[in-house]
Amino acid sequence: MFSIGEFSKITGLTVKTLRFYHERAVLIPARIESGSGYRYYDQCNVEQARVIVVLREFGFSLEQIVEILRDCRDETDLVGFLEQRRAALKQAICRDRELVRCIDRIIQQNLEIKQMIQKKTYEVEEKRVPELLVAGIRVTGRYDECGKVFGQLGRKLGRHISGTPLCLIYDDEYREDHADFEPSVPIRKPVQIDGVDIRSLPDQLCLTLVHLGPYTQLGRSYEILIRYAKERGYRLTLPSREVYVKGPGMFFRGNPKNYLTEIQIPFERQSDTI
Amino acid sequence: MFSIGEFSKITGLTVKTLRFYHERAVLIPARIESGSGYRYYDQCNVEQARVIVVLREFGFSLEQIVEILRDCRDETDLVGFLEQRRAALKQAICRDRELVRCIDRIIQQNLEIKQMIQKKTYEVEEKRVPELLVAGIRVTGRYDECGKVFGQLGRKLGRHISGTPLCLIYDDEYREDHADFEPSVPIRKPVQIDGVDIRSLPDQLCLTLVHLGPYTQLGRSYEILIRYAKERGYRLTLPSREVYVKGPGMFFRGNPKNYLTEIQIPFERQSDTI
DNA sequence: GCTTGACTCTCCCCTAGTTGGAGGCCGTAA
DNA sequence: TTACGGCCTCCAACTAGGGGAGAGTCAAGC
Repeated sequence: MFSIGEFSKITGLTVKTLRFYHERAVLIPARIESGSGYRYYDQCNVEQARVIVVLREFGFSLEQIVEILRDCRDETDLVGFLEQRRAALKQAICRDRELVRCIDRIIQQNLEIKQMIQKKTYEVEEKRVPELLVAGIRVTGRYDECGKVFGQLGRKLGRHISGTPLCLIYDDEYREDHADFEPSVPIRKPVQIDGVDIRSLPDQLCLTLVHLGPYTQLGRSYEILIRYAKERGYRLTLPSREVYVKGPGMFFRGNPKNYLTEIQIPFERQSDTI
Repeated sequence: MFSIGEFSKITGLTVKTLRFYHERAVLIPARIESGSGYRYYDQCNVEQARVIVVLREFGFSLEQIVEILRDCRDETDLVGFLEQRRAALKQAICRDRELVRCIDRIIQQNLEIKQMIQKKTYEVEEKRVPELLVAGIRVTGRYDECGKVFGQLGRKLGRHISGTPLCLIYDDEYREDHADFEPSVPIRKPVQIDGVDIRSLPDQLCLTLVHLGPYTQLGRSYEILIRYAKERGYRLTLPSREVYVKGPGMFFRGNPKNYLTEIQIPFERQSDTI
């Protein structure tokens, strides 16, 4: 016979926990002194406690443990319970993995933003933009409908999204009302979803400029790019792209003054056409 | 402005939850009618609620969410919190996977038991027992010390264990007191742990018999095996093995009448030696 | 036999994130 | 006027215990 303190040391369960288990009829002491109310545990209780500890590690609730202790005399009786628990664990693993992937994507994006800020080259560059598989929805309307369309894309593609959202611009002039553009997101593998165009953007030579500030001031950066092309006699082609490196994100609207947008306009050099 | 009911439909949070979030200063309504105490929410609250829902999905506590909403204006500010969350999720995934593996082992064992019971061939068989990598502790003493030694093996090898425990018997006669035996467990890969012998049991031709009942009656089954060998002139060799297919398990002591033990004794046929 | 200190008892409150219910106020429609 | 829906506050419950108060009990030392 062990007092509750001794039994606590043997089983690794706290005294509080043992009293609680008694109250819930999970682990009932072998003897209860009628005068003092002291609890005394025996060898059989030690084994019960061992079982309870293991079952709790497996994540069973106390209610289920009571049931198991009542109904199971044998490991075979336990199989049903274990299978149920296994399914729940599998599901939890799945969900957690999905969350980790999601967190990774956000962290990765912010790493890219930091790198872009560190480079501090808010200047025109000529560079090859590699091939990119994207899913997009082409729209004719106002640019501020962009947000809604990205919302749709997010809901429809979910976990297929693999990078920073961008927008293809098909107009060769600025239009307020009937702009022709295609909000898009990079994806890993081609998928078939109705209402969404899947397309592989070709590897292209582009003029690029990282625009810092609100979208309403994108015009200035376009002006810089166009002037740069004109000076060198480059011919710009369509569609151009706006890559929303940093904008209103999944969590916060953020400060538009800190938005980062990389403009990419495909071009051909005079020398290419000679 | 939305009433609490409308806002509940918009955000997918229950009215109860919204009141609770107000109390905890997680999500404070834009206006509170001073007379009636009615809560009214605005567009800004809708965005806050969206953030809160996502953060809760990630598994942040309300306390942390308050902190995040207070300190973060921007997704970059969130990275620290997210990394912390990521680590916790990774750990949870690891633990859950370990549990699933453990459950699988138990289920697998019980499947084997069921198959063995279904076959119902509690008769002597001659069969090749395949090679097996085991970890064991050799002991001289009484058989009932077996349990303690298995306990040691369990603690020392833990997750390396890959199958049903067994015991190698080095005596050619029954001994009560100074028996020479080696409780062992199958393992996946060789590991170095002091006090434990790692050994690969060779592929061998054995006489086998599944014994149903308590260990105290194992003698009967040995008798059957030995008589069988004598009748055919087979020469039995050492060590023999007892595989504890079903015995006192991780959870329950079980009923000894239902214990299943497969006895395996290596042998040579006369014809082999001619 | 008495004191002392360690141990144990019950009872109540606390955690997080809700859910449920009771009882009451407010506004509108029939 | 009454009924109903929506809203309010306050209270209790769930898990699996933890913390502490105040009182009773046990065993050892003197």
